[in-house]
Amino acid sequence: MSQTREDPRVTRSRRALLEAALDELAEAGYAGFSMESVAARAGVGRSTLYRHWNDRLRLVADALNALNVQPSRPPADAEHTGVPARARVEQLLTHLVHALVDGPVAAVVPALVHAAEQSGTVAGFWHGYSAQRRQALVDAIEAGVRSGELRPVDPGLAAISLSGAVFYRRLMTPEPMTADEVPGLVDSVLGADP
Amino acid sequence: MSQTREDPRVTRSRRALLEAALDELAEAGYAGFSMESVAARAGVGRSTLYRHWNDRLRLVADALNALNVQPSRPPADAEHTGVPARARVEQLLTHLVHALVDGPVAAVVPALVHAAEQSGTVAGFWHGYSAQRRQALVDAIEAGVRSGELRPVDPGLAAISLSGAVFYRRLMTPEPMTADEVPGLVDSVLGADP
Amino acid sequence: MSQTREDPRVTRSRRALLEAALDELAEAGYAGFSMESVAARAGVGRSTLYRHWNDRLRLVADALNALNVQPSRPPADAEHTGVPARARVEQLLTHLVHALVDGPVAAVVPALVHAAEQSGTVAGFWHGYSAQRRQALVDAIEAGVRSGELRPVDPGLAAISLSGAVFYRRLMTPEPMTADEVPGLVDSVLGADP
Amino acid sequence: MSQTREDPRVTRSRRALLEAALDELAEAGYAGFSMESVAARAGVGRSTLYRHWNDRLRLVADALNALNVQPSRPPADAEHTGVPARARVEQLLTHLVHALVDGPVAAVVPALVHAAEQSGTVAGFWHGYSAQRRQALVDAIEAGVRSGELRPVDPGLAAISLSGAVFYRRLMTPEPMTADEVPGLVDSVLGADP
DNA sequence: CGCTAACCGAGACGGTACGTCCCGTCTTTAC
DNA sequence: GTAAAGACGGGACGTACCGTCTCGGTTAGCG
Repeated sequence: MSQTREDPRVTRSRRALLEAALDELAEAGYAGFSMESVAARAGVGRSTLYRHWNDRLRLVADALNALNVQPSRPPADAEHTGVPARARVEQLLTHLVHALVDGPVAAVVPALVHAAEQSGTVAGFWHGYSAQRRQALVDAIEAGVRSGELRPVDPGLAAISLSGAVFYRRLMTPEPMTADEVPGLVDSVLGADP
Repeated sequence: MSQTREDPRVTRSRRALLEAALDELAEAGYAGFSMESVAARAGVGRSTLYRHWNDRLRLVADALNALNVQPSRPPADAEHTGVPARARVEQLLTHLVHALVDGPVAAVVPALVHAAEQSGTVAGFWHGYSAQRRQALVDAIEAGVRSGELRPVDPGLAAISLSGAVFYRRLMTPEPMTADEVPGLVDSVLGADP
Repeated sequence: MSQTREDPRVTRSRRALLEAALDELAEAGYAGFSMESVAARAGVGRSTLYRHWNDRLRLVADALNALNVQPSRPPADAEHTGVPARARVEQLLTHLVHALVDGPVAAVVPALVHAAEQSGTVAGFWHGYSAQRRQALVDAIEAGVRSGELRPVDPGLAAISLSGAVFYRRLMTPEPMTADEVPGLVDSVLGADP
Repeated sequence: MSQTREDPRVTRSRRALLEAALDELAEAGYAGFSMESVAARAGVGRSTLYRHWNDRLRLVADALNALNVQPSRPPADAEHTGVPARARVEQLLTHLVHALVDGPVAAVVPALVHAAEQSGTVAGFWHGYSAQRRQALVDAIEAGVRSGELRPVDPGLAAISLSGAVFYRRLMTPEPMTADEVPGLVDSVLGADP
């Protein structure tokens, strides 16, 4: 079971570079993303950067995957505790609203949409990331429909409409959605609060 | 009142360059978009390109505005003719589905989403373009609600949910929506066909 | 007869770069010769340098050819004027001695010997340069032999022995030959002054 | 006075590296000589190489000195045995001709000429190497002159003229001298065979 | 219907970033 | 405990575009 431990210098450089890459991505976008300045940001030699990632795309992809570790971990058995489905849906959408405005991915979303079109790896990350969030929503809606709390909609379609609305506001309009608009949205798609 | 007519050479170059720019944008994306190859594509000297547009953003913006002329021109008084609201909604969404897959903008959408974040001009175009399509949808839904054909939803929210769903599938999942999925989507958001 | 004139900027850059290249070659040698610092020396952008010469070897070769214009132009009809063959030989060798110590090529000779081994173009220049100087010597010796002033040696072999001795001292010993050693050398190979 | 014997592993690495260095020098020249590939050639870690030689010049110098062991071994008392001076001279020059074409130094000569200009250590080796060969020639000529077999030339100048001719052909012309040209050369400088 | 002003292509210019290779130093791990 | 592996910062390589510029040559349209 003696797995070869990683050289601590490598660990250090890797971390610094991934963080720098995310910062750069957020500030400069995908076009405009410069290896040169990632290295500078990380306080690391340019050659060190290239030693770990041969090109832009691979670095971006890895940086994003690093991001993927924490977000939206399933709150486990939240559903069959007494939390009502509707509240859960609103909570998830509110979380999404913030993720697209405040969160670490926020600034990077437009770049991601673009990058995903160019790189399979980025696409993999991005579609996975979205699918994960969507699944939580689908589960909540499904539970609500099953329990009779919500009207009988297709959970998949409903989840896409709801998420889609939030993304639409972020990417296709000047003003993203705010948290207080969420209840109205949910009403509109899942039926009004009784 | 004799306005100086434009030199035909200028007109010619302009046209060729705008078309070339769109082609390039579609093939290479926004990152990867190269002034050099736009000029080459148009069979025009690089200096001619720079004479008309000082930098890439301005060129891209103009190219897109050129695109904006034709699409989704309002079919005038379609609504108060007998066309049922629901059919109209489906028609508009189907059109959007195609625009995001086949149309001239299709290949450029992810690039646009990104570019809009960087350039006010591109953002202006993109938000306007989206607003225009959305408005048609809002109008149709509003008419349907007013005539009692559709259940009483907020037309703005419904339009965003529907459009959002189509965009979501295009940008955040591996498979874009297809035309035959549209009716189901409309059912889900506006209530099933009676 | 209307030859297209060269852009004056090109002429200017070219000149500056060739000069800088020779300086650099003299100071840093062939290994150690850096495109980067040639450009800097010439006060010219790195890209301008690469626009004219795609790589080191081509630049070096051209710089040397530029050098080739002036040296050892035949003093025309020197020989059949009364100048004695022996004096002429001494004069040519003295000139060579200086060329290998003071002249513009001096500092570059060892680099050249090496570079000629790597690049056909450089070899072409270098062998040509040497042949030219040698030929003058051959002519002088031949004249001397024909006129009976010198003992009947093979002019080609004698020329190589004489030139070779000078080069040998420059490249294979710590001390190059000096002008005052020339007469002794000539005595040794062509026979003593009567 | 018990001198610490050298670690056999060290001895092994040293040998391998010196050989590899010579190979590399021959193949890649002095410019183009890469520590990286010397280590690879020797099947040894790069750090091992740098433990023994801090930089390329020192390595090159040592490699050459290693070479210096075998050549031009003094034929001891050859001279006062009956071997005629002229034959001895031809033999030494023929040996030189081969050394500059076939021998282990052959490929390295132009690199050496250049390197000697840059590094005192290399210069030391190179001048020494040349001096050694030259001395043998001087001795032979001296003996011939003393015995009356050769006409009374300055042995030093004659040796330089003869060696110089051979080097000249190797470094300054496209075709090096061949063994069968040696007698003619000797005739030319030392006087024809009686 | 000839002249002049504009527009044209070609491409040089100084820059910046790319991704590659090697340098010489250094830390870490493994034998 | 020392040798091999290889990470590190640095710097040059040659390439590709950027946006600015200078250059002659062509072409319009006015006078």
